[in-house]
Amino acid sequence: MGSVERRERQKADLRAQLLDAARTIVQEHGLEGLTMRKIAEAVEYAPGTIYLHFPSRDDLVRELVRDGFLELVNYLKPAAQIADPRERLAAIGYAYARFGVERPATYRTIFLQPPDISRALADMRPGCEKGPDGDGVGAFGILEQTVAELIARGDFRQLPATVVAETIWGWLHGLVALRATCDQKMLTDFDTSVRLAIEGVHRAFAA
Amino acid sequence: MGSVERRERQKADLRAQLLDAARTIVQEHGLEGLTMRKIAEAVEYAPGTIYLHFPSRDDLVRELVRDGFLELVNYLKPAAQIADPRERLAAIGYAYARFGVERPATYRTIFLQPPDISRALADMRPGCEKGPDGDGVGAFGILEQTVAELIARGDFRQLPATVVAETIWGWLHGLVALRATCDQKMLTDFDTSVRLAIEGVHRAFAA
DNA sequence: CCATCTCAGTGAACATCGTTCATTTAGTAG
DNA sequence: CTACTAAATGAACGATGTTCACTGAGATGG
Repeated sequence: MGSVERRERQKADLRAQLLDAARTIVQEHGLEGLTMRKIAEAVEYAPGTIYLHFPSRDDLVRELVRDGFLELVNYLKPAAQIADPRERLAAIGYAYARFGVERPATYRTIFLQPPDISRALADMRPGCEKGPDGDGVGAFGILEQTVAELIARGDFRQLPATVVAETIWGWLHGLVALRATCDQKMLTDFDTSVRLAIEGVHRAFAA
Repeated sequence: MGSVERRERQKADLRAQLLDAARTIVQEHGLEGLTMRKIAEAVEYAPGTIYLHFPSRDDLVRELVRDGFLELVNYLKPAAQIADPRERLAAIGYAYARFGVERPATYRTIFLQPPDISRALADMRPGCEKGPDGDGVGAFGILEQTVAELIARGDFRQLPATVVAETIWGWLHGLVALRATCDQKMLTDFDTSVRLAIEGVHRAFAA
């Protein structure tokens, strides 16, 4: 009978619905406003039902984090296809910043969580995924590879690509994180900060 | 009678005890592990008593944030007294990084909170305090003034000091924040990142 | 067609959280 | 000694995440 498959499909459907509802709530009320009961209410099920699909709230959040990273990669993809690594690096920077501004709740969910959640995240190293050719296809991989090309080409100083990439990431992360948490505390126009940072990266690491 | 004064003193004492207990709990279990009942238990009072001294948990946390900033300033103070602004800037950077590493829970409490808490913070603009001469005495003020001197001296390009200072802050913040949240995810030695960032700042903004 | 079995779904219950408030307690003033 | 004041209590309320004995609808086997 195909009935068992249908039931599996229905189960997967509900799981997807739960994640969708959760995403919406996070967008609107932030991760700390995400409640099992709110999710249940959104899909019109009892709260206990969620636990048939996720062992705990933390696991559900981890799922959100995982596809938050995919969303980030989608922001970076157009930039990643630029041929010239110099232009590409700048485009990646702007795209990353745009992601932070347009999806602050997602940004917080991914990158600004208490250590307990991030610790579990560290194990799966999201963002570092490599494609079949060893090319970076995760968010960090894209950046790292671009930096590696710039070093190989002689544009950047001879430093480990990973180190440089992580430093650049840190710089951008700082600007975006400050926006995501203390937006109105900031005195400088965001675009100006980002432009300065991207120019600064070239000046700082130029050979 | 001095009895009323004694009672006020006792009241202030308990308030201080409550904050002390809270600080300890935050250091050990993070801000999300801070519970009114835990604080009460630590000072051996009933939970309700705390509300005679603080209107809400959020207000108590805001108090913690306030003196978290003072702690940061204490880290920066030695660096702030260096005469040469170039050396001073580097020293400030290292001190800031050291603060983040040695007091990760405090760093999180101050800088990595959900927008609701940070929003209230924005109004009091901690870190931007000016002394009687208009000199920066808050954490950000110290940085901003140093940058202003470097610009005035011709070491740095002619850009608004506030903008440059905020950008530098952002860069360091990114590195420290990544450590504070995803320590074991990082591939690069922290000292290396910080050194690269501080060198990078000079290269990036040099005239 | 009925009995049985399976399993998604339920919702009451538990512990914990921040917070409130009627009540008790202790210490001062008259 | 009495009356008053203010600190302190602890039970209670409505949330939260999570569990679990139960229900009920649909598939299976005779």
